[in-house]
Amino acid sequence: MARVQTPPINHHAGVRNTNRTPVLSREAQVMDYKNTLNLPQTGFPMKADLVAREPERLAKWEQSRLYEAIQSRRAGAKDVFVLHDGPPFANGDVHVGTALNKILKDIVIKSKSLRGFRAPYVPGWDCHGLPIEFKVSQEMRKAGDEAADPATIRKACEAYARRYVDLQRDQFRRLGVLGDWGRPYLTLDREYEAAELRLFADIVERGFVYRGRKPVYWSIPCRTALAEAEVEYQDHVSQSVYVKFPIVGQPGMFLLIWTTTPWTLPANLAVAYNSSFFYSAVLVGQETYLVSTMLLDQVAKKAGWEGYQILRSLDGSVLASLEYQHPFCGRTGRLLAGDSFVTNDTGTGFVHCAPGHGMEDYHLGLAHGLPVYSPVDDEGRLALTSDLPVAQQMPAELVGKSILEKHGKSEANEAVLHELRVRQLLLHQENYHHSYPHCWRSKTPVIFRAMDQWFIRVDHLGADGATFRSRALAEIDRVAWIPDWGVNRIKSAVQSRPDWCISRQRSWGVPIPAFYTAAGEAILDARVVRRTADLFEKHGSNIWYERTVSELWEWVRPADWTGPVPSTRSGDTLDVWIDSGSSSAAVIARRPELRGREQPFQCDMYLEGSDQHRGWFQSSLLLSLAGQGGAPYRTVLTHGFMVDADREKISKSKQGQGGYQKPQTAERYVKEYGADVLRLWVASQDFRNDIVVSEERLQKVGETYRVIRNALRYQLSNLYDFDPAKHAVADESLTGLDRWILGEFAALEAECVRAYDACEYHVVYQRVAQFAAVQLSSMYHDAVKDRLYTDPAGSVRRRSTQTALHRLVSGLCQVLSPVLVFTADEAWEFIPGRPAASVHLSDWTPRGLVRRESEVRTWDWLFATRERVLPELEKARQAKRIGKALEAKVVLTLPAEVEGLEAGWEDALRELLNVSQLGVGRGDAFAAEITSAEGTKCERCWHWETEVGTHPAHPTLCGRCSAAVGA
RNA sequence: GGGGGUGUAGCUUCAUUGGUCAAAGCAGCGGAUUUAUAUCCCGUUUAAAGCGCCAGAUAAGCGGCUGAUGCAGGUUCGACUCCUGCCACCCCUACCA
Repeated sequence: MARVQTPPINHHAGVRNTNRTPVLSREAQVMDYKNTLNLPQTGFPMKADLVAREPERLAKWEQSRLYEAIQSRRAGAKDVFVLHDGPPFANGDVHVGTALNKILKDIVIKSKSLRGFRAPYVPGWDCHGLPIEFKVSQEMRKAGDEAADPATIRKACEAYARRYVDLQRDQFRRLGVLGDWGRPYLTLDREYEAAELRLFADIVERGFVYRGRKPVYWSIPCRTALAEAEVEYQDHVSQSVYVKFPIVGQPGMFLLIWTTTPWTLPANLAVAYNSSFFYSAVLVGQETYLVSTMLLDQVAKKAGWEGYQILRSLDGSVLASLEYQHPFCGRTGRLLAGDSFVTNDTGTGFVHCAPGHGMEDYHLGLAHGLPVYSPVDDEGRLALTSDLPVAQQMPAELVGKSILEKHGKSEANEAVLHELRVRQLLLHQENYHHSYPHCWRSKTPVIFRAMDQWFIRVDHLGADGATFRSRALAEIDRVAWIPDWGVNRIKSAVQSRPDWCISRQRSWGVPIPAFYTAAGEAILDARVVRRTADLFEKHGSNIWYERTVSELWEWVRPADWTGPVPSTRSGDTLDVWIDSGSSSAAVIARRPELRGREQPFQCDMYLEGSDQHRGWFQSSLLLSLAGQGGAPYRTVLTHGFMVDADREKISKSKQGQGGYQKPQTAERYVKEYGADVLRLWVASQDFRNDIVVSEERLQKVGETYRVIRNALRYQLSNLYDFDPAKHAVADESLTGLDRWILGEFAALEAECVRAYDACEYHVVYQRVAQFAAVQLSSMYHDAVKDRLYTDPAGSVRRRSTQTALHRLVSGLCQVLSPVLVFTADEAWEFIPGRPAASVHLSDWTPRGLVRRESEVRTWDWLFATRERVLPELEKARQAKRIGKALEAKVVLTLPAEVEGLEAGWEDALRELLNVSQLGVGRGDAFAAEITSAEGTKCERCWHWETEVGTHPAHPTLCGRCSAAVGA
């Protein structure tokens, strides 16, 4: 066989420019024939120009109220999927990590919506808290306003928060995230605060809340207690000191203790030892020291003891009977067994205990009836308290010394060290490098300080006799954690957490509706809290600060109140983690479109970074379980953290030191690459692990974007004269090649459906990118050019391929639409006969295409054969025997394997090889011979044909083209 | 210090329950096309590499042997996969008093 049969020509097809004049010059005639080709045309630009064009589409969406349209289209949907937004903090520009989180949420929602779910999205913001108050206070101080009252500060904070809500809202929208941006939830809304207090009232009513005095993290510059989530660990250099504590009744004998916080020594009330260790009494010069035997060498080296003599060994029973004199305060202390925390690897084996300044110290003190003595005032200065007689407290020289470090020195530490030196009780002093908790806001080392605070009791006993902690652990098992190790993370967080300190000595937050009597007795009553909620809902929470105590009490006092009468109101606010943790009650339960089906406060999914296992995931769980009886989510999906090209965490400090050339904000990436490329980058990586952001990766993703965009453009450009209603070809009449690509696409769609359902977006990215590059660009699009361009416009073969292209481009736009929100919608608008105005309003129901087994076998063989022949063609090209493939004739020798192939495989193979002629012979082994094609090149289709020149009307055309042009 | 996670070409992502020769795409290199043209097509290198063959030598070629999924071992006929130890990075945690 020398030549593929041309398909039947449709003489009624719209062939343009058939009225040519025979006297035209040869060149003009070529041009003329070019006009008879069905060359691609489209308005879908090759150049994306995302940075400029995305905002236009955004404006269009907003004008047409696209989000609302999607929601109303899905209003009656049987399946509902609610993802509840974790509120970002309303401060600063949107960081690229925050953008990642929002984009992931948007992909989840769009993919659900595309598959027919009603998937609303109500974004939220966390508006209260220290960072804002800190900034606002700074600004006010700069403006000369030194002593603003709480109500004034709060108004300024609200304005500040709202300003950043607006700024961030614009930045989130720019990312292509659709949602109810006009009605977000803000934790500063009256309704929110009221709902939060009502939830709090339920928790109070159930007896979870108590007032206690214990050490909490305290930030000196911020003048407030901090939550665990508000401290961050940084390297720090502390003053490490070895101190001699004189033993009572044994002149010249000392205990050796070690501490890295000398300023806590005035608060020392005991010394802990480990009853399982051995201790030695060591004679050095004239003095005897008690020290852990295991640590003796270390201590001796540090202290520079030239020679020492071990006098005797001591054990716990001896130590328990000793008493020591406080080094510079007029009191004595005892030695207590603290086996759980006294270690044998650093220090002296004796631990200085200050129950007011350390958790373990506190517990030990509690067990032995020691006072929670914390001689530090709100300014972070050493101070006398009423816990001990003044005579037993620190010397006057120490009072008023500031603990806060400036340039690595702390007044209080210096003063304490001075007292020790004067008394010759300082054995050794050195710098100690370690990681130490710092205030997230002021970046200063936090101190542990005991004071009266409100707490939620985590081990509260329920009516069923189970502790709240154990109920929480059980509830965790009823939630799906993705990835599955998340369950361990939150369990260990809940298991090990201390009671929740919920009060903050700040103004910018929800006031704790507590009162105090003149005697200092606290009043916290569920009914009072509920009435306060009503009051706040009506008038806003500023009323708490604007009215007198008696006015407030008049409003909120229960009618049948018989308790004490308050004289002051609480000045504390609730921890911001109570704010955001209440969102299931304040948002999910209250917004009709989000309201859960089983329980009003339950939604389908929370999706945040893995750090939220200790943060929002936990606070939401505890509050919801305590107040509402269940977890607020069914599934918790977690993503990893953003790291830079060196796989190190993107940190603000690195930014400050010039570690990054550009700020790591979402805006900067959007301005350089466009939101769709940023979104494609988010989709490209397995977000459950660390996510690497770097210029290189963004650029790689940008290249993938271009491949995809161009595939769409090619498809659209060949549909300019296609109307699916009129021209679509039925599945069984499609050509084998078209059925092949639709079969491939069906497999792709099925895999993408699965991947979307499993939230494995990187699989979608990978598969779609490969499909566009391999099956489409390199195979299908290349092979069908000939039929699309040269067959008569209305021929069945061309319409068949257009039918396939139409289905491909429609399906691709839908597969891509959750990720490439702008581009998919832009391309969608060029699809003839599209079923919805926007791709985001369409239903993705993969149609698929099932192929016969023999058909599949035939095409597998065809592509395998293509793989075998292409290298031969390349060799011929290298040898300059042919140029392009159409100049070649291929003669194949094929073994018996061709038995059983479906009819017409020879034509199909010639088309796949894109050569002019194909000959086939039978033989024992496969062979491919490449020669120059016979005949002459047809001016129109570029095929080489022997019949060129035999058509009088078109001497330069082949038979197929003569017919197509219309003789 | 404790808990958790990750580690596969320069980059990204795959690889049934342990099973041939570790896959695909991108990037790189070389080439072609100009009827998708700031696109697309074809070929090809690279996963430490070493040894060997061919050759006067170089370039190139061959692929016979060993090796190769962070590193080092182990179990197994056979390991990316299971086990042990280590290293690096990330997250969480910790008052190292």
